[in-house]
Amino acid sequence: MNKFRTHNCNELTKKNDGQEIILSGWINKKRDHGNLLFIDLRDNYGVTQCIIDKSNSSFKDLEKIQLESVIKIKGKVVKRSKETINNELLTGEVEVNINSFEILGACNELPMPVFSDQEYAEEIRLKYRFLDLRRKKIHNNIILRSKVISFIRNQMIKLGFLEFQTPILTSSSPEGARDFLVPSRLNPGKFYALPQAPQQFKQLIMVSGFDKYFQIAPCFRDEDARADRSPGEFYQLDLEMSFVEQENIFNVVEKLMVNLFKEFSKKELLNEKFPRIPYEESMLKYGSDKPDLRNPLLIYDLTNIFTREDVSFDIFKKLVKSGNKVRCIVTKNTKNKPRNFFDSIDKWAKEQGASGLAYFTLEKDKTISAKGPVGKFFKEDSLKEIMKITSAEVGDSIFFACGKIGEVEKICSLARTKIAEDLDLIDENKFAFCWIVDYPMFELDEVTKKIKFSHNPFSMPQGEIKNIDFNKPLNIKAFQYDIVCNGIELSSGAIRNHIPELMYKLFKVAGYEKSQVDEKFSGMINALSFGAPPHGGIAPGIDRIVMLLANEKNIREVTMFPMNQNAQDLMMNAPSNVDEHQLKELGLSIKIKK
RNA sequence: GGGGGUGUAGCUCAGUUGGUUAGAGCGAUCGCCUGUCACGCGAUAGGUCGAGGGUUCGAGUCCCUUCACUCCCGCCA
Repeated sequence: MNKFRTHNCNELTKKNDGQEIILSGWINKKRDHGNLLFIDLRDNYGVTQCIIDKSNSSFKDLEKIQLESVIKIKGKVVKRSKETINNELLTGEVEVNINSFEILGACNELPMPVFSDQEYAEEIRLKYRFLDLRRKKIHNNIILRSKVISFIRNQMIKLGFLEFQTPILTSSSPEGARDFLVPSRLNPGKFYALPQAPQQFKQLIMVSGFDKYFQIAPCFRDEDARADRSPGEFYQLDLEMSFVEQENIFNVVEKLMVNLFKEFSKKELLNEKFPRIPYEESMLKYGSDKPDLRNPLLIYDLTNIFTREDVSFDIFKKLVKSGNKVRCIVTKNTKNKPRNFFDSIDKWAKEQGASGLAYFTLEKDKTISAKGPVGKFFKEDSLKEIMKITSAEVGDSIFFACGKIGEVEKICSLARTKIAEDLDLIDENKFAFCWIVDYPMFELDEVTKKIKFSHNPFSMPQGEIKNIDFNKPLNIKAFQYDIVCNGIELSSGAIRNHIPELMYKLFKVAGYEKSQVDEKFSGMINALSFGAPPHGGIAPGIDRIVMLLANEKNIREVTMFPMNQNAQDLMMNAPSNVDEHQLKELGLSIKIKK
């Protein structure tokens, strides 16, 4: 028999009536009636109401005991009278009459309440994370995370994948995020890097002939945090498959996501076969490569309208002449919205750094006209053309943005979200997945004006190798894809380039000589020249998946021991100073810029 | 690196146009209370108003500087 408990705090029902039992747990709440004391005893599983009155010699001691102390009680289960049953608790039909108790772990005065639905400042929550994690909501989030991971693991194994660990101490890579560096004692002056992802290793696993690999992999990137991005470290469901095309990977991941989201959420899936949206189309229609498909609003290009004779909106016409684009968003049946609705959106756009959003509403008397500050610049025929392009109808309103293509995409994307929120168009009870496909292999770096890899340098370019025009690198598309849910990017993936000659050519475009590629990616490039299978994969972010399933907006709500925005662990005091002798042993000295 | 928000009791917050001794709820301590489940009632303690400087007869409130937390941009192949 266990000396601490015969039952947990969520087990006792009227079936246990009359039994002598032992419970251990935290004091969740006390209700002291002077001569009668109720104690809600809590553990991981639930809460049981325990009761003691002044005739018991332990009464005075229990009255004084701090909340959140850990105690063990011995007592007898009794049925509650009908009017005192608590239907909120699974154990609410019974209570435990305390005979004796023992303090197992005393509790000091609490820096923050545990039993409360109140929101608290992150700082105090992170410093006392062990207390925060006792609270119901986050406790359940962390349990959900555990269940999600074990579900994924089971599914992957069922699908024939093998789970492997890959090194945590590896080498720094020139592409991508900043690395976390670890100095090497045995090799003074040299550094390991923590992996940004097990990218090269998983490809090497394919070259080694293991066919299907997965791992719940820790990834480390020294970049700034966001609400949906932990500083420092996060987890991916890293997977890779040999002898596959893009669609084979989509099928595996779609099946996994559908099963997972059905298992752990009541929300409906908008599509069980996720739409495939080419990158260019996504940038046009949504202004973003991570569109929220719950949002019904679409973006249309109206640049050509502003070359017409019967449009006299000169500011936009001038901008269009010098190569700028005009994009618009149509809102259905908004003719009766107050002026304030439109102006507040225009004002908001200015706050976002745009030059504002022009707008008008389509009306019909005898002829079609546009009402609003810029309406007078559009003759009827031009309005008809706009209606044709955008499927807008009389009574609808149109918001315009004009600028360089990147700027106009960005503001339209933000406006699409903002307007949909204002009009309450987003169905919070749905999950809308999609694939974004056909990413460009290269892009122009705005600062250096040099060609660089737009995503992963190891991706396979599309088309026959002999037909690829390396002189027009910006036209080369890759078998590179993202999976997106509700506007959150869950993952990037790709069919990999397993042909060394092709790899050298692509790196050449991005400014790397053969010798540099050989040096920086020695493991990979070497391996690919000894019989590499065609392969590809993807790596959905575990934290973001759990965040969606838990209906949280912040990744720290599904992370057990997160760091704050400045990548500090307030509980463990990391990062911290180290002793001089540690530095000496590593051949390091500290120079801090002032 | 840049922009926004926040900072008042252990916790969550209020504090008007600059004006007497800075308040409330929860928590803590003490007392009363035998059916509560956010128990109830009464009392007490608890404050560098994030920090520094300035304006003023007078600053939680206005100005400047700075720090911390947070959200966003940059960044994240």
